[in-house]
Amino acid sequence: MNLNEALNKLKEAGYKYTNKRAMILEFFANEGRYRTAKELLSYMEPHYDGISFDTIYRNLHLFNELGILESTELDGEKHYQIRCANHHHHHFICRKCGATKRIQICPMDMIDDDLSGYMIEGHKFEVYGLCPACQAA
Amino acid sequence: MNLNEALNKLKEAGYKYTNKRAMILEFFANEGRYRTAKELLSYMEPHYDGISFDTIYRNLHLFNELGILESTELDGEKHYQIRCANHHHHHFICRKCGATKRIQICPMDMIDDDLSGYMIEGHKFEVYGLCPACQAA
DNA sequence: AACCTAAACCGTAACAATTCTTATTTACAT
DNA sequence: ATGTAAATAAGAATTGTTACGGTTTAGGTT
Repeated sequence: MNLNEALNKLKEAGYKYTNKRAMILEFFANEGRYRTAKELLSYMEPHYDGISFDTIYRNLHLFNELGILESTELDGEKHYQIRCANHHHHHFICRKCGATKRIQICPMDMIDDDLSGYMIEGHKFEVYGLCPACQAA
Repeated sequence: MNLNEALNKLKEAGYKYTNKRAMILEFFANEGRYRTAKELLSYMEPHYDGISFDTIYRNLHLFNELGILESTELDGEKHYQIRCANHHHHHFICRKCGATKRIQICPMDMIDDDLSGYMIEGHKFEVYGLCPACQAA
């Protein structure tokens, strides 16, 4: 998903356009990997002096709900990245830099256990480790 | 893993036997599903008035390191359960009560993506939803 | 059985991430 | 231009967790 697609999604859902929201989405569109609320705040602060935590967290939650961002937890802290637009898939995630690499298979296609009676609402499959760049460093 | 196996594992690793540790392990052995530090604390308090947070968290970490407990995160809070003794597998986890049901397949066996150059250190596969009992309720 | 020592524990403070509250400002439909 | 609901700022509060200095205890050693 690129910046324009994200902004359209926001507009279609009936939310207001603000410069801060645009900059948040621009941040994630440019980064293309998992980042924390704190990192986003550091990016915003020079441009919007005195920007509030509230603005950061409120919008991260909103974008997550709207499916613009996706989230995971690395090292006890929530990380966000822009959601890939196309079909369902999973990721290898670098624990150091948050970079991701797509994994095509989905284990839900392969479960042969009997889960009848269990209401399945979601699943998570993530592979963790170090990307090539972080190994070199 | 049952209570005795857990206590043996503790002893073999050279840690002291204490009544509090025994009660912590007894709690998880009886529960058999994911519980929070807070729930453990509530269980302990009537028996050990004034028990410290430190004791709870220190031992949860210890047991986790020793492989006696395993952990996951539900709704922003760490949950622990006694680790199943036998071979590697994954779980369906009830988001409401923490009950688990084993899933036999492991997606790592099925990845056909090229991850050469990526150092794989771990993975997580969990299915979330409601168990039969919590749907009925 | 008293003793020793490191481990375990208590009480409490600190901490970091996140959420909440109230007043103010802003986007944008009218 | 104006009105109104949404968005934001400022900062306090909450939550889950970790840290610290002093005290107690388990378990080995006389």
